[in-house]
Amino acid sequence: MTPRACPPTPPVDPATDPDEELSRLAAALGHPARIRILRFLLERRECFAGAIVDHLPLAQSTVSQHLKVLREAGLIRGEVDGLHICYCADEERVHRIGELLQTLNAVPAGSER
Amino acid sequence: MTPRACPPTPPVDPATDPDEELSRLAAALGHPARIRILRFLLERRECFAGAIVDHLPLAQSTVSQHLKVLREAGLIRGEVDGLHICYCADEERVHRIGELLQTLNAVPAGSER
DNA sequence: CCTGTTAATCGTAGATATACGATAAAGCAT
DNA sequence: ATGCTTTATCGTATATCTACGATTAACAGG
Repeated sequence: MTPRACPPTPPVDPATDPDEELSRLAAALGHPARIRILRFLLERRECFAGAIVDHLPLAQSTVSQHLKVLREAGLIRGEVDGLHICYCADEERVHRIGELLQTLNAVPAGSER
Repeated sequence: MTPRACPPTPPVDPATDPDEELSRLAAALGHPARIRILRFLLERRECFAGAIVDHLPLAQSTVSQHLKVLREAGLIRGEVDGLHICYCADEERVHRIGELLQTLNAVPAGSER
């Protein structure tokens, strides 16, 4: 019904606490197929969804679902380009995972006994 | 039956490829309760399981399951100390996640067009 | 021995995730 | 318009996850 064509990445709800945000991002990485997709997109800086489907031993609909998970986590973005959709990884967002991870082992400097 | 008392961290199957390893670790972080447990353990350098249960709004059995997930991912270790079990985070393993993440955005130096 | 404490495990209910084929929607080409 | 291509979505089956209370096992103290 709604004429929607792959929305430009939801801003990932700024009102969530760091633990929520990290667990969401981590969950999106919690499947080998999605890691492979992300790696594929980061090696080629962009590419068509069809290329991803060819690259994985999964049905087109399954890959599309994995892409959706990554999209909703903000880790990839898709732009419509004629008949194809060009996906590219959001490197900043990938980097954000590392940042959040560091808040984990960061001992509050000087406050350890 | 088997007299097993919290094994000393399974070596995390060295035969898995990086994508598998990363997705496994990420999946273990893919729940806010587990992030909170990990953060808790990294702030106190060690602590009793009971303290974790008190710290979370979850039943003892639920927390125990989350601890199991973290243990099986190698992110925490538990040592029996009398009646208690002292859990501590494996910082090296947490660090490993960051390493694996970096293999993601590492462009194979010079091989990009 | 019996009792209380601590933490894992069992059993289970309900929710989410994963996979697939089928279908729908949208754009190009003829 | 008709047909072809591309990708998302639907419907569905199976599996895994999450949560809980109940139970079990192991230890400490009397």
